[in-house]
Amino acid sequence: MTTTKAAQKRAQAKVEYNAFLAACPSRRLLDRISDKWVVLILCALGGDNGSRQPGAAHADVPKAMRYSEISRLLAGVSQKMLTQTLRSLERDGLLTRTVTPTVPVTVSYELTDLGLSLHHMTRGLRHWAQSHMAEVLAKRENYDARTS
Amino acid sequence: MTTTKAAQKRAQAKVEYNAFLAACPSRRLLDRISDKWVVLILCALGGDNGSRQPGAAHADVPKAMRYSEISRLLAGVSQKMLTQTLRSLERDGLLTRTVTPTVPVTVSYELTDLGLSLHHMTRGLRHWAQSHMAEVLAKRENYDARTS
DNA sequence: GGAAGTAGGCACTTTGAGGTGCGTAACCCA
DNA sequence: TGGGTTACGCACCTCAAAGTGCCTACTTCC
Repeated sequence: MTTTKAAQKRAQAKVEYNAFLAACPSRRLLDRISDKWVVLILCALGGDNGSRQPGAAHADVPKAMRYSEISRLLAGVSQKMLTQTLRSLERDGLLTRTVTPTVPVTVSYELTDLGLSLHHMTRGLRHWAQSHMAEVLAKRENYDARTS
Repeated sequence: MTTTKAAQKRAQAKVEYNAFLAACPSRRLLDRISDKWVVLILCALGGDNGSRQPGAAHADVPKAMRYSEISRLLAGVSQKMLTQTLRSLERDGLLTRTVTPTVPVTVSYELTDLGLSLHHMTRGLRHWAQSHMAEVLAKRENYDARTS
């Protein structure tokens, strides 16, 4: 036996690295926004809705929305996931939830400054996607065709 | 029955929206980089390695790396996931894989221009994380404390 | 009087991302 | 002679994220 088995050393490096990852802010942000609906909700509340008029410059005015409004805009989301995602975003201080006790209670959600800043950051991401994603997909098909 | 049941309309809107999502470039990009290891590999090959010397300005020189180098740098990754992730990145034209038939074959990976551009984009993401993630985590704990 | 809306809660189930472990085939070194 | 390295392939397993379906009270509209 040498001083330490090489396999043991690797195992130790592994747990250390994993601990590092768990605390890394970038990693936590990625875990946050990689959620299927988070970015979509951010876009909805931030004003980047799905209207894809090419000529229209995005006014991009953030607005408060009600639960059912978001639900209709993001037609694919289940009620459960919408509630869950909104709660987690509120928990992280990215949006505010205000209940107004009308006859049937209405709840409206609005981005905080923090949420707005995150929304602005995701714009760079969307820009990259719109300008480069087509190339990526083309290369992917090319690759699949070559490897027959 | 009215002309169309409202429930049916909602169901249709749902499948349409889901189809839209499947084709949306931003969504596909997010699916791509939300992979646990993609961004880490990008950082490794892009030169943003884990060395966290605060004073040292990141030289950020992209370099080719061998399979085992990456494996050691990202100590937590399993061999399977590393291979799988590298292959998918090659497939998308984000990096190149070159085999040199030495005695035991050595394989080296290098970012393409496309991959490099994606890596640069992720930098904005990391910047946001480093400047705002602490605030998010603080609000989260605050929220958890309030709801006792 | 039945359908629709409002804002969810609760329980069950499925899916797949990711991990684990084993094997290769050739070489090197103590 | 036995462990280490190189770059994976393959099969199995697990667990949590996400989806589905059903429920609430109360109200308003046609």
